[in-house]
Amino acid sequence: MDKRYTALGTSMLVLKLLEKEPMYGYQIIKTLEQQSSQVFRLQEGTLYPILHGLEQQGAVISQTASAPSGRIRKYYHITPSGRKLLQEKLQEWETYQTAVNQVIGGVLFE
Amino acid sequence: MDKRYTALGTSMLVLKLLEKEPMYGYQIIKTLEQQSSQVFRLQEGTLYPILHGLEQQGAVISQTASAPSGRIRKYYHITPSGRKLLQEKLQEWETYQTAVNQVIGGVLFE
DNA sequence: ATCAATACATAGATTATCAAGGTATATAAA
DNA sequence: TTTATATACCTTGATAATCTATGTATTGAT
Repeated sequence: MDKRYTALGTSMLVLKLLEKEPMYGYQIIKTLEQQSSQVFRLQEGTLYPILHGLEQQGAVISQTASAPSGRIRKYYHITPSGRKLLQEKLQEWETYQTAVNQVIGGVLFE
Repeated sequence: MDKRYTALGTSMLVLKLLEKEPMYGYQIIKTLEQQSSQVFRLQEGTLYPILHGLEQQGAVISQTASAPSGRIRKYYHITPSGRKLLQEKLQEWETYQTAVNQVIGGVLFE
């Protein structure tokens, strides 16, 4: 991303993707880019530390597998504790979003 | 705030308040707290540097005035360039919010 | 007389992200 | 066959936003 958005955001988005299916790093970057209509362009230097942090916390587990091409990939799976963390982050996002829109008088809640 | 939210956010919110009326620092903190239902609890160490930065950019102008109580206050007024900056930030927020909700499958856009 | 709220400010630490670099393989194009 | 591009992992150092903590000073209430 070329703008600094939120701390809340990135790991929440990563966990959300992993909730649907296990993914490897590069795939997360591409998927996020595509699903956000190119708004998020996560750098590898941002993502990998996040993944390692989530793994250390026990929110995800990694598992190395070889792709059909023969290339080695590291798939990340979400854990029950990761799902719980995701729910918390989604709730926080909701709270934050609502508060901002209250202040700016957003039209989203009419 | 006890959570680190966004860079985008704080100066946008400050400018938004100043768009309605000139305010002094302490008032901005209290107003933001109240209007966001206590979600934002901006620290002075966060706000004052932001105000000084906005002033340096020419987005706001400060004007010292004495309150009815006799106390000296530094009122910040938004400038035309500040209004333009605010519009840009509001647009960015909209883009960001939409992108996040697309990824998490938010229900706000049904 | 003391304490809480008001009102300004700065300094240092923390943390998220980026930019830039490194390694290596697969595939398509020249 | 070389070369470029996409894939796939990673780390280091810099930047920037925010927090915590601290400082000063006045006002108003107990």
